[in-house]
Amino acid sequence: MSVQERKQRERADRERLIVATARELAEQQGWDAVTTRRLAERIEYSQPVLYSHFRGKREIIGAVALEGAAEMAVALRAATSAADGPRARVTALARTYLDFAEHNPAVYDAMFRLDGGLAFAKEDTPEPLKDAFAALLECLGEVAGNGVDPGLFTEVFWAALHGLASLSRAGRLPPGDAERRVDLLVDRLAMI
Amino acid sequence: MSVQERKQRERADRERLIVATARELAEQQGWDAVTTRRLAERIEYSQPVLYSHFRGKREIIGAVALEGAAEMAVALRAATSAADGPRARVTALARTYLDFAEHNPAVYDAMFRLDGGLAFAKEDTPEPLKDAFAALLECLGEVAGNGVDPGLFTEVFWAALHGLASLSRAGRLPPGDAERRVDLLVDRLAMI
DNA sequence: TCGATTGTCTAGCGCTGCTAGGATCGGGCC
DNA sequence: GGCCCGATCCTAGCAGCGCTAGACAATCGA
Repeated sequence: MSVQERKQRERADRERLIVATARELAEQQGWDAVTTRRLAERIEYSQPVLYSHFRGKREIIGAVALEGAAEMAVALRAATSAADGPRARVTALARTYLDFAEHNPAVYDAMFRLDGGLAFAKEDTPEPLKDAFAALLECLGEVAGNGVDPGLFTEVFWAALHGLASLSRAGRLPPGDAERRVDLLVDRLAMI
Repeated sequence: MSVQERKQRERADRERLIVATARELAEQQGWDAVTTRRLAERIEYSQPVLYSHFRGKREIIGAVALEGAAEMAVALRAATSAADGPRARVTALARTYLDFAEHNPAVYDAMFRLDGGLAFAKEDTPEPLKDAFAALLECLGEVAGNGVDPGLFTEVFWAALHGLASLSRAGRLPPGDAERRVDLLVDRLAMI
């Protein structure tokens, strides 16, 4: 028994190594540089080993996305629980979200720009994704306003944040006014 | 002289053919299916011909993006000029933007998701992109509210629309409530 | 009519994601 | 203890990718 357990543990370790290495490489040089050959070389195994853990590159991206979603949920909850009052909470949430996107661009890409083969807004959506949305909902639900469905409001607010994050990162928005854009967004959207 | 003119005209025609074919193929089968080989085959020339018109695939994507930006600007202006009153104009603008993204997904990808090698928010930004932003600004400037920079407001509103467009298209938002999300966004962001 | 220029194609380079099939290693049984 | 068999891993290779060098043909000016 213990031999099998050790092997399973080693396999799980290696899987984590693959995901962590893919993420690291993507943050360092972008997802285009994450090829199966380079990834295999970095983990010091041959390419086919990757395919014994994941169906393909897409699933590796998906794994990084899931990891990122879990981290983002933690960060969002930490930020909101440290703030006093609805307004401060929403502002902290927005800034944390955008900070996360800015400081983990490859992970954010894996979550939202690339195809990681993950199901969204469905029953079989993976738990970390649902939980990240829940973290948004917990904070934003209380400022949705009367007669507005909290879920719908969260979707809209999230979309606005995602728009700011992705347009900023792609250089589609002037870089200087990020703070002012966040303030405007919070002022207008949240009913405080 | 007339021979040279004919050749230039034919060259320009072929360039348009390349862009139109790339766009068509992308809309039919997605940008992944737009390979230089397939594209060359469809225009009935060999691959190197593509490179006599464009530096590479990226520039072809950029050309499609520019074409799309011009069309979007036209559509936005048509929609806003047909609506009466600020509120109706903003709603029409938002719906037209999202409709464009939904009905021309490949073009929208070329504009905002893929790298077409275009400069944004800079001096050397191509004219069609500036003009599409101007079309947004013309409508949104009048509902920015007191003391709010129209440009900044337009950026935020645009980001929200882009967020809704890209999250919807990627299946990240439940498909049924699109109208309600637009209404909520317009209600809250625009000062009417 | 000849040389130069322009235009186009064939063929191929180095890379990609992915996989078939052989070698090797280690646990379980006699 | 020694052998066998299954699990594990690697080498080698496939088809396709973006892109380009160099050969070839067509056309223009003299």
